[in-house]
Amino acid sequence: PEFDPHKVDENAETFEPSTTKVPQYPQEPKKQQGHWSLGLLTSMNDPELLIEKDDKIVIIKDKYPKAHHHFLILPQENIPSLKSVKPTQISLLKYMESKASILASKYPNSEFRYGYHAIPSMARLHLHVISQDFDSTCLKSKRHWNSFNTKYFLDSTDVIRSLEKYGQCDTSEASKDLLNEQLKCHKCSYIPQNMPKLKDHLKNHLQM
DNA sequence: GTTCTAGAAC
DNA sequence: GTTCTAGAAC
Repeated sequence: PEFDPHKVDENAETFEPSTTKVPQYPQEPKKQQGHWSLGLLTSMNDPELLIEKDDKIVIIKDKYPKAHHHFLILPQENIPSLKSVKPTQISLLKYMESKASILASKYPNSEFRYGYHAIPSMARLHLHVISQDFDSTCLKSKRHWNSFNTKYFLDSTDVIRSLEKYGQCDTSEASKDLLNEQLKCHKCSYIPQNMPKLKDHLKNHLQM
């Protein structure tokens, strides 16, 4: 067995009472990290998460995947969010969408959606590419579910259409209230009482 | 975004 | 008593 510096040697004689706490050894140095909302900028440079990159975009695995396949496509250019997208950047969004389509095609047995959260938590525009099984231990809360299964989730194609037609992205219907909507299965009429019941139910829709 | 947990819900 | 969720995190 490996040597564990935190484990008390029960065979060793000690003058300390048995209730003495295990001494705290110096913690390993934590990687320097800013505010949590800047986490994607760190993830973009994490080789563990990297799928693909070129001069325009980076594709990474979501650190907490909410389905079997869950990727993020981010522009190299610092576009903070959908609100700040300029008409001149529509071609970049189209490129991101084309990359999403190619990526999804690598998993022919999975259905995918690609889109943006109306009110993202993390800095830097990011396109979610996510398979529709939603079979993941990282999917835990109503907020998680509703962020991908209400109008909070804006399909890339709709975002681009809006940008081309109105010169900006229509997020008027989006609000944080969407995250508190009643749970509903995305594939049938089942209304689960809570998240554990929804997660159990989702297994019925998995292709066996 | 996640983690943690108090107290609501069962 | 156990399960589940909502809200703080300095």
